[in-house]
Amino acid sequence: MFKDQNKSLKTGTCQLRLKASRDALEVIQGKWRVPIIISLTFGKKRFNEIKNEIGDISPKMLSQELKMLEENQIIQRNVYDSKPVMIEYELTPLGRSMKKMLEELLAWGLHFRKEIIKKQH
Amino acid sequence: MFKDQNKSLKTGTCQLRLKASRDALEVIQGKWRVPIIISLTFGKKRFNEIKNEIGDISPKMLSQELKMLEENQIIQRNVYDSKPVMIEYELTPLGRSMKKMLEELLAWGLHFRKEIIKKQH
DNA sequence: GTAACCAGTTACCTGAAAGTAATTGGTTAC
DNA sequence: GTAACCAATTACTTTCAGGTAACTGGTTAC
Repeated sequence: MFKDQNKSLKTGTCQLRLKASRDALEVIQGKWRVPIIISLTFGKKRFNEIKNEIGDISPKMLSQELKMLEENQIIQRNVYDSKPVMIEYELTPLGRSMKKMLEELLAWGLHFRKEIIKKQH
Repeated sequence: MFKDQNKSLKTGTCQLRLKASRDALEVIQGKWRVPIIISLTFGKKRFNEIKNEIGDISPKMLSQELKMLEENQIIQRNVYDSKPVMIEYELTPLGRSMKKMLEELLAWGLHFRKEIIKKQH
């Protein structure tokens, strides 16, 4: 990446890059998507389990974001025909494939915080 | 990362993770931040150079986002006292430290697109 | 002297994201 | 039979990101 120093953002390869980064951003952006995904990396979870873990998310937002993540095939909604009916959410292989990206995001976030705080003294 | 399967999001380490990922997201989210940063990974650029490379960004948005990135010490604004006065933007070391994260973002974005398209056939 | 380039700023507007609060329909424990 | 849990949904409101368009003050080329 970033090897073609002399090519502008308008070249084909670079447009592809921008598109790819926008695709990724679209999935992880917003206030709740990453927390939900991180929550599910710790295993299958039920609606209220996710809700309680994240803490300050409303059922409306959780429902909305779970739907979006399901549509994008990041998570899977499993309905078990027990009584009472139980619903579990889990990451799909595509969802699990986000691990490395999220690790880097997290690592840079930590680095960023450290640097910003350092420079404020 | 993600090794403490039995710990909830409310544990200290996990709260730290959520915080870090939110810090990182805050810097890269929005429509223009990543394009601007990617543009500057190709070298120092002037206001209108960035604008023309990205293409569809308005001067208002570019100005706003450059300011935000400067405040967060991702980029540096250099004023050269030539005539006419020249202004150049460049990545700081902190900005350059985003490279790996952006690479992963991009890589996953490509993977995502491939998977989604594959499953639609 | 006027047209164009540079690096922006200002005011106004719109649509999407997110929050709040109440409600739903089913189940189970007491 | 009523209180509580589960998995949401609905209606309403607020907030904010982003877009549009016009303008600014300085410089330079012709």
